[in-house]
Amino acid sequence: MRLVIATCSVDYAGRLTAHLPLAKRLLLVKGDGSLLVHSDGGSYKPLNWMSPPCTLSIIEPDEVQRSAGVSEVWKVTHTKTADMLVVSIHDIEHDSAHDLGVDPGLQKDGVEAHLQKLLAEQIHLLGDGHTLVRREYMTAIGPVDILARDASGASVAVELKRRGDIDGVEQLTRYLELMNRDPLLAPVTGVFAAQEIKPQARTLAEDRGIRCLVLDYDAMRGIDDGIARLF
Amino acid sequence: MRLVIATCSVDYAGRLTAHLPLAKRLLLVKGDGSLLVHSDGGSYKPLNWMSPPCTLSIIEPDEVQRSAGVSEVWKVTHTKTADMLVVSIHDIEHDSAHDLGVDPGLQKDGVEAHLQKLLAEQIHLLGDGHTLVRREYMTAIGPVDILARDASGASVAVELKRRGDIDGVEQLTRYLELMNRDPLLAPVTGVFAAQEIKPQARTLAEDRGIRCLVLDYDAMRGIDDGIARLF
DNA sequence: TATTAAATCTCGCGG
DNA sequence: CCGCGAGGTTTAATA
Repeated sequence: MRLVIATCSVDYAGRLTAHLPLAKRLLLVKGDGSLLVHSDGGSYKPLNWMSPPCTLSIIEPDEVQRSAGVSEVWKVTHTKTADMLVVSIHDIEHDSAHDLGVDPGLQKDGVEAHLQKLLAEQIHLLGDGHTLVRREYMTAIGPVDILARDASGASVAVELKRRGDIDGVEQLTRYLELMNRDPLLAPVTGVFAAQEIKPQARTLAEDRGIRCLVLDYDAMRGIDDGIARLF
Repeated sequence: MRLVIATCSVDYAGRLTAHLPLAKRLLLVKGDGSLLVHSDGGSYKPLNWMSPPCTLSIIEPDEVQRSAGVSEVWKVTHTKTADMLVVSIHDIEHDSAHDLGVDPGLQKDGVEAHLQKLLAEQIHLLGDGHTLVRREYMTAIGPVDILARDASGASVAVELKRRGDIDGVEQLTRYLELMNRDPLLAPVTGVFAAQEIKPQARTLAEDRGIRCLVLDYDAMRGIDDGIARLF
């Protein structure tokens, strides 16, 4: 990994064209030749970048560029798509290289998967007398998150989201339409369950006879893990 | 901006919990206190991070941590959400600080916006005799990308995508449903236009009487700008 | 290998 | 300020 702090301008051409005016920035060159251009603000997304696989070549500036103050030109081209990033470097303030080795990688504890597991265990949250049929119930157009039966034995299809949006309602609608054509399952009712349900999604869902259920993640998992575990 | 190359392990707890085992990594501290943890590979996304607004505090390790080789503990807490990132630092290989100033920011030439402008100018691509009514035609549930009229004067609603997927068809369907309730507009037909249309999206669209139109971006904009402009 | 859905999404625009 | 849509989305899972 190479770290360069330099005054530079940047041009990108590929799926869009973009330009960064002259300013001091961090240029981060990774071991695979990929490049990130970061400013001292914003979030984790670089101002501009080139993803691997790509190759970086350093070019001597031509006469016009040199007279404009350019000391080096970095050209990074994507191996497959011909996307290109050109960094015109004026002054270099810092330049260092470091050998990091291979990273063991991130271990993460998911969100929706965890919610699904918890709701399957606490299936009573759907209402009294509900029983679990199975998680990831397979249909021709994809898996329904949870299939259950209500107190009367009727099928209930549950679509789970962290944030309930319109497309989640559309997804559940397609499942319900399909499942209700199956005489062994019909009639199937729908439950749209999420930590947070957008008003428009709720309106659309209820308009289609789909019940909305807001889940309290913290209450479902208890307070014995998560942030608490760090202390 | 502060750049630190250090052997460290990282723990995050917030919207999920995650852990990074001990390894050498780049710690990038931005001026607003936000932190990025990068390895020497992957794409532009850090292994772990904390977005602003947040505060970083450096803590002395306790006895257990010290005996495990921890020399410093960085605790970064999000100001609003209580998300937390804890970096346990063992060895520091590099540490430097740089004043970058405020970045002038990225100037970009969009994709869908550009496509929309081009299609509005080349409205004949919809078919002979078509005329433009307007771009971003406002409805109660959002703007229709392009509203036009066909040779017979009937309304045509166009939904534009770079990649045509099922959700784009759903979006257009909602618009059509609404617009066809308006006697001043009805009957409104739909055109789903994209650089690339997924087979499932095409099937769904045609099943609903929506016409599909594949756009050749390069042909529409000509070959006189874009990458060519860089040389 | 292609497709699909999630993301600690991020980012920008409009109401 | 919030909601909505797009992204050079990226990324992971899965058929």
